[in-house]
Amino acid sequence: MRQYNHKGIESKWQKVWEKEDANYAEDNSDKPKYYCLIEFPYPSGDGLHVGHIRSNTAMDIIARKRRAEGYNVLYPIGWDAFGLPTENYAIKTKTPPEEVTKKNTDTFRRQLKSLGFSFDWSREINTTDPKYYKWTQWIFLEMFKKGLAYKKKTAINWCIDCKIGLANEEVVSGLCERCGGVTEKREKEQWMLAITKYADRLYDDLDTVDYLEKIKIQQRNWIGRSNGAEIEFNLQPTTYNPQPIKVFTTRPDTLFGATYIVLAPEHDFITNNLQQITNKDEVEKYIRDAKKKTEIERTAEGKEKTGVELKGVKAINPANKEEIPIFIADYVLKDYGTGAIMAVPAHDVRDYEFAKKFNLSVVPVIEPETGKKLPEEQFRSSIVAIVEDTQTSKFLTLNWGQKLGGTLFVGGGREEGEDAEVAARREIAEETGYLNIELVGKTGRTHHHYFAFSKNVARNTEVIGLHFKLVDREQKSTNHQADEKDKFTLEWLTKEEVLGKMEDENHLLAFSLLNLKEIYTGKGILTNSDQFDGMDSEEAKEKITKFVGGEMKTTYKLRDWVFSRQRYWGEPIPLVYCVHCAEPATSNQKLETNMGWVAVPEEELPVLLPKVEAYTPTDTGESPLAKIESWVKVKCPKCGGPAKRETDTMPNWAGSSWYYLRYCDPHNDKVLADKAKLNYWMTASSVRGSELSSAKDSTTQQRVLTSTGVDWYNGGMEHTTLHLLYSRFWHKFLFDIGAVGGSEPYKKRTSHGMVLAEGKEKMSKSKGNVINPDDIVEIYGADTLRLYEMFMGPFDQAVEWSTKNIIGPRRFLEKVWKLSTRINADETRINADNKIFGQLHKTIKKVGGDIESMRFNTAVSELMILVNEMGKQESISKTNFEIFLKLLAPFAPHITEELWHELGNEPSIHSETWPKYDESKLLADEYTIVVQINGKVRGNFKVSASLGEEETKKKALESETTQKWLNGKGPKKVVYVAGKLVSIVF
RNA sequence: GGGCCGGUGGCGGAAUGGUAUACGCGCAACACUUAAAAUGUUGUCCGCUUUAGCGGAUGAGGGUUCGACUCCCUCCCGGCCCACCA
Repeated sequence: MRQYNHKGIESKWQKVWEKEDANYAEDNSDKPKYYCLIEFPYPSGDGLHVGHIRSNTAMDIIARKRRAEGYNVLYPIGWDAFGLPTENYAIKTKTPPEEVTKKNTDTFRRQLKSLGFSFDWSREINTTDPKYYKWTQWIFLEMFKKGLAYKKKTAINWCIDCKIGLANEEVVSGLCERCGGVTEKREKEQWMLAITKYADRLYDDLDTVDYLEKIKIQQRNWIGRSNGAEIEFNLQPTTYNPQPIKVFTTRPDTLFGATYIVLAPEHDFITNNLQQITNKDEVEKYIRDAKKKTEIERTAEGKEKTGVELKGVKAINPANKEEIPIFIADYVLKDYGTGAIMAVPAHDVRDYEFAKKFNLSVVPVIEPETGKKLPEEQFRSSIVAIVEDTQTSKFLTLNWGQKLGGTLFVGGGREEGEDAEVAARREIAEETGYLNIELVGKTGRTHHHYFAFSKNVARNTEVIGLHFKLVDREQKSTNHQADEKDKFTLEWLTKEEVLGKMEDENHLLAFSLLNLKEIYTGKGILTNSDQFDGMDSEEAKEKITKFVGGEMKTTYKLRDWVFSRQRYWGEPIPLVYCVHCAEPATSNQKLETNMGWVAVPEEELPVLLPKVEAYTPTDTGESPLAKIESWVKVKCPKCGGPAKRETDTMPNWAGSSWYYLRYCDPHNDKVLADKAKLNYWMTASSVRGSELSSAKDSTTQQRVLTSTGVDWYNGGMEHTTLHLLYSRFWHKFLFDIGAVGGSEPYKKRTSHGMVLAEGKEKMSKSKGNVINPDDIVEIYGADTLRLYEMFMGPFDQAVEWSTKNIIGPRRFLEKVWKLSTRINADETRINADNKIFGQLHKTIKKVGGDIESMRFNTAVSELMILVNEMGKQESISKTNFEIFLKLLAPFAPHITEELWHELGNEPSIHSETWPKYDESKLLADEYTIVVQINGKVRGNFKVSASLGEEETKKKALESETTQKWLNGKGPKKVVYVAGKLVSIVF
């Protein structure tokens, strides 16, 4: 018999498909479009990672299924090729980065082609191609013209050893990623993009897209919108420079408890009032030290608070007019809020730590609503008593159980081998405020003592502890009698009292001190707040803000995007600095930003990256471009005078922020992409009727109808906050200037899990655990590798590579191969008594559904089940086998194409339509009904599908097993679930 | 400290609240073979009994339910991301 020769088959069909342009996406076709996108790879020197194959195969399966469903599918590929590893390699080996990139992309292209992905290779793009980055530069200039790009002094990470500026992502826990040396912060002028101007839209428009919920949550957290108030604190009237200090707080309700103010070390107030500060030297030293502090030192210090009081100046709390001290401390960040906080040590953990260290007063102004008595509801749901068993030293956990007649019972704690039943009763003795707990133990051993509580209770009560105190209990021998009653009293104690008790009564602790906090950070009722006493904290927020003349305000964690890199291998920033143009003609021009910076005219784009001899950054931290005088010196495009080019380049996020648009029209040299083509691929609806009718509500329907963008974009979670957010920002900008038709780039976003090396570590060259896909393709074939990567585990979770397990999918394909030799052409005979119809249609349904929900692992196992079933038949009909091949085709495109042709079919299996299942075929003639008696499975029997409820119940009750278990007793209750089970309770 | 996701056989993992352990790997026995590999068949959660059955098990303990891997509460453990964000 002929062998399954994967090598021959795979290379043969890859050539055919390439020759026929099988995956060519047609612009402006009459067919509905579907745009599938994967994150284009960074062509690293290590070659293709098996992780790339996992996500590319997944999207390839979806793309192929869509084609089979009648869509004109765009599934493009390109290279995100600017970036550090290539540059570092160039520095080390003195090879031009273009050459390195060329070599690496060639490898990647060959590897991707060997896996049979259905990319439209005619649309291949490369971010380092001047024809591409011309438009990256163009978009930047548009932003510059609209005032979204501006220059600002910012702290950058500086590697002391390499004498080089590093991006945040190049700093790993305070150390330089390249050399492992210590880094520090340095101030440098940088180009910034004002992404914060889009913060609200980026936040709110998440409601209009179909992203996985965890992706939305992560983006929202990253944007970090929080509502609070800006409140001004006046200074002592005697202050020389009495400009008030503005603070931002989310808790204006705690204003009466603000006992001091803390400023970031960089705050302007300090320089403005330096002459009045009496401990000037100390303060200046602290500021210097804070600046000098390297990341690693700060991390090592943990959360130990440091700071210095500004002596000689005091602020006034606007609520109670009290004089309060002003501190500087590096736990306050200059870039968040106003760079100044009001400290409320009674209700904020960090303020509390600081206050304790500097002996500052703590004034509580919020009381937990619950007061000292906990409402019953809270007890019911959340108190846990941990009772120490004196005999075994094991701890039993008792939960408050169901409520019976106004008292609470503790649900049954169990002890081994005993008919243990522990019940406790509690009642609140109103007059004492004590809780009485009664534990009734029927067990021989006792559970005595102690204590209490869950996190929930602790959070709401903070200041108090709970303590079970043994009362009225006669000390007996260790053998307790059944029904013995131990009476406990639960009283409210402070933390110190609890600790004291534990020590002198020598009780072992089962008590989690973590639950006892001295400060309360929750909501509650105001106290010590004059006319606001007794008010709810939520209500007080706005009232108090108004009272002191403050303003409710929204703040974001999101920062503007630092867009400059002092590097060679990136897009040159197309700006020129002209000293002449920087001089303001009139006095009010001084207010303009970016004075002196002139855009390179559009017709001169792209600004080409010049050839240099060395790619190493300069000692001053400038890009190596700064050394090329001939390139730097230019005429000012505006006044024609002598000017200088910007020598910083763009970060590698730039090219990837709009690449999906370029795929729509990759060779256009007039615009970034033709409007009509953009409209077709990005804006036209690809909504199917089924999608609409399955939309849950009208809002969702509306969303499906109006949403625009890439239909399905899959990528890694690690790109959620940077790439995904950046490209949404660029897209919204392009929408605003009319360059694109929709306001969101991606309709749907999903994510994949990483492929880890054996041992659940990341694959890395240094660990020597990298799997080279070429080897796997050589030994097992591309189809096997694709199938294995889909089968290995849930797609959205990280999975461990296992070379051992690849044999499973390989054996499966060999089974398929052998099966094809047993096809019977006599259709009539086969169809008459076809035993596999049920399984076949179940598989069509399951595989189709699983692909849509990216549950590829179970789709593959269902295909395996079908093959196992078919293997049991004497022969298989050609029609059924071909349906199976069509289901397998997206997963294993080569072997299915080969068998398809061997069966005498033309042209390609990949241009066939997707099989439909027949609902009626899914229904079996016979069901197995399970019989449960008192919740346990006791047997089963078969019934024909036509048997009704009453008959089935009757049959179940009459069965021998049931009769045996019932033993003459009558059933109390009989539950019937159609087609599944009968549950009998007696 | 905050957010997110997990915890099921020897291993990767299946299970709209309805026979837990599908599918695959591994392992064992048998068949084929001079032999091995490959392939095929059967078996494979644990314990007690070995036709058949009984009991136990999805990190731990409770709750809701006729019925819980699944829903609720508390606790424990692990992973990832962010992190002095007022």
